[in-house]
Amino acid sequence: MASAALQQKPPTRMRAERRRNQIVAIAAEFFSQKGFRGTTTKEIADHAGVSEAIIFRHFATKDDLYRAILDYKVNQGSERMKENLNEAAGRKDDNAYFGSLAFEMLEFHSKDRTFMRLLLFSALEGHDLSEIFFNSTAREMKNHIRRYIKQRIVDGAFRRIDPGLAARAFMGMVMNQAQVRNVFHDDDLRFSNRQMADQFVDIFLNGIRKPGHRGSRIVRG
Amino acid sequence: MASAALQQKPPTRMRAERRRNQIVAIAAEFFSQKGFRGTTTKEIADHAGVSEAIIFRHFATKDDLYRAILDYKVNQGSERMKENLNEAAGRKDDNAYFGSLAFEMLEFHSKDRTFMRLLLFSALEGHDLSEIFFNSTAREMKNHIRRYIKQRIVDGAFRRIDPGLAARAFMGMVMNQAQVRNVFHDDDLRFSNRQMADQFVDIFLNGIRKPGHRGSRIVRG
DNA sequence: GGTAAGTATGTTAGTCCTTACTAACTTTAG
DNA sequence: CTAAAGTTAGTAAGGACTAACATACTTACC
Repeated sequence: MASAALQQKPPTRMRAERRRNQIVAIAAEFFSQKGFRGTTTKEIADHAGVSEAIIFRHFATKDDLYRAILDYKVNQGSERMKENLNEAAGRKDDNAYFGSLAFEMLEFHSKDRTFMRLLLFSALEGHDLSEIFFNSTAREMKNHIRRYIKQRIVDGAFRRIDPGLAARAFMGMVMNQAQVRNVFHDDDLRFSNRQMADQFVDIFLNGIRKPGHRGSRIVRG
Repeated sequence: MASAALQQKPPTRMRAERRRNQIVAIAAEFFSQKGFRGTTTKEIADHAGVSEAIIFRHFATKDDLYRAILDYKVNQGSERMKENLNEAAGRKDDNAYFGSLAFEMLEFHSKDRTFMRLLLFSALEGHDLSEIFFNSTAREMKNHIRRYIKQRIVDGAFRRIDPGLAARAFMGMVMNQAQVRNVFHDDDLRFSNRQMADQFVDIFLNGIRKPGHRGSRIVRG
């Protein structure tokens, strides 16, 4: 939320698309910090170095602007997730699978501090898009993990725990860590994302592996 | 948010304390559902079956009312937590310790659906009391667990993982589950709180126990 | 290449509505 | 009959959104 935009003295005239993107970026920052209701169109306009009316040339209503942001974030989030899942599923062993998932999730939320806040705000404030937001990120990932675990139980590598609950447990460790950092500002700087991911995976895999199966195995051939 | 209060036709005249409590209860419901900014003093008054001015006889400002609620919740939350911790610490083995913690946390958030939402809203909206709220519940509990784990590592019962990260992992499993239920409405009705608690503890303890130490042990004598 | 027309981008100054909060008055209960 | 509990009818501020006007940029035409 740097006030850099305010400084630009000659009120730079922008092409529509560029201005639109600028507004979305600034608004995303505000909405993530103060929520939909807590953000005024005026402050968005001020920080964009532009009059309020301009916002309503690009977006019919404040809600439209909010939708545009959530929509963008949903796509961004689910794309990243698919990449991670594909990458992870191609890994040769359980450690790599869970490790890369955990690490990428932590990294993502380290880099984009707005994501989790927008997700939470939209859910708490009960916006229509909130469900899509949640489904396209957390829930899909959980389901992927659940299927992976299910398969590994069939393989005889994991114990007979409930795959759904185990997946939730794993997601919980990682997402809670990200949330505590981005929402409650309770950051523990002693550990890197890599170290935390490794630690979580270590606990989790030891927790669900069969006693005999200490090593890592390939899933599905 | 039943509209029962609206029905009461003869506008019952209440003693100050009773009215105050009623207002707090109704307001807590609204603030937890729609946040501070999303809730109007008018709707609180309507649901209390009373005029708006009455609210301002009991609370100087809307923020005062909010504070009263958070304050109440902080006490409620930290008391419950202490009970749980004392109860759990008195248990004879690791399973009972972690099991009763997980179960009580899940139960608490099942019974009081407003708690987690108020906690999250206040954190997201950046209210002053949010930090106290967080410290007096989640953080203190995490620290207690961390110390417990530390001791058990000294005892030789747990592996040499980082106690802080392990505690966070455990809290994450449980809190995330509660959150997903109360905020994202992604409830899995197939499992009772007891079953979920047991499953989480099972995974967690197997994840951190030393291979040799399968059984449960007493901590500190 | 210069310039006028036309269009895209921007501003000003509002409107109308909601909302926290108040003052002045009324009713009930002990 | 007085104090506590309640009501009515506001005020002032703030916020989403708009109409009407102003200015820069692009294009067409000679």
